[in-house]
Amino acid sequence: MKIKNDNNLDFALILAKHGVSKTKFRIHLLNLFYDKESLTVKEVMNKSSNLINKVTIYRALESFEEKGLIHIVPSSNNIIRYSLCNADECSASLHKHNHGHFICNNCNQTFCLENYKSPDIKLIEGFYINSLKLILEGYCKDCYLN
Amino acid sequence: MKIKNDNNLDFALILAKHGVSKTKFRIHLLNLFYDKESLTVKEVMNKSSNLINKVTIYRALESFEEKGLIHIVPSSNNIIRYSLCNADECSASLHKHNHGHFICNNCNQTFCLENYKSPDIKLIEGFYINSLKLILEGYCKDCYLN
DNA sequence: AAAATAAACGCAACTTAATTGCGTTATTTT
DNA sequence: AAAATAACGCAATTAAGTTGCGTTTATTTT
Repeated sequence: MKIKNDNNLDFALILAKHGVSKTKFRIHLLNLFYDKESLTVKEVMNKSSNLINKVTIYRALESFEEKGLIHIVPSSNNIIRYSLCNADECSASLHKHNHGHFICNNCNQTFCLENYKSPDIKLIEGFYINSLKLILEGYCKDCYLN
Repeated sequence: MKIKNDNNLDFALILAKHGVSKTKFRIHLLNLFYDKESLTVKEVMNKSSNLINKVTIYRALESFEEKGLIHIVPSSNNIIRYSLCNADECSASLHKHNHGHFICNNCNQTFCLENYKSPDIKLIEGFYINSLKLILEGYCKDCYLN
């Protein structure tokens, strides 16, 4: 479960720690990620002032990712979805997400399964490994019940 | 490893069983899936006559998916990638993929990693699990060296 | 604190994957 | 073999994501 925090000062601090400029929008954006498991550009758009440009959203997400704040999570509907990084797992230089991801085939939300790790495969002869993913698909509680 | 079958009659039969019209292109398309772990529209295009329209490819894939022949597999580059379903008609060697899959980000070939199994997760509270995949991405030997 | 530097922003135009409508052709059903 | 149904090709469109550039805002330096 995510930690909810209404105090903007804390978010500004997190941004500063990661070397991300603390603009009004980027504080707001980080706030959104603390409220929701994963977000797409469209979902961010719907939760932001309609004065904010979509390019700004794309660039902010790109910056957050480069600075190790968020990471791309697998999705099945070919729309890029981001999720908060685990503070001790990730750094600007290296994203390390060895936890599983659950994709709901109905609402398309992606959930990080922190307790389910993918096997720790370091090296396979003949392959240069960039990423390793444990992906589960099905229905989340809300979609399964309804 | 996929079983290669040059006899069109068998593919026509599989199509018929799934209620898919057996046109020349659709037989060819099914053929492609028996040769390759996963395919994108672009890859299908490159392996088909250039007389075939891209809309035909999109619609054939859509139809195959609706009829339970293929399914969308997660990809990292937000381009839809399909893979054969675990159908009853097919041999045991072809399916039951509890082993990992390696996707080369350069040549897009996929490799079965028979020796690397995905963890045996049966149940997670709050989720109804349909499928579980262990996906590795990076570069295969040929693409890494060149 | 002001000036200099760097990063973020908005706009418009662009690229590319994927979709839709419609008339035509091929396949399936009877 | 005719009627019904599904696939096909073409052209136009939608939508996600990207790029260039001039302007504004934030950060760093003096």
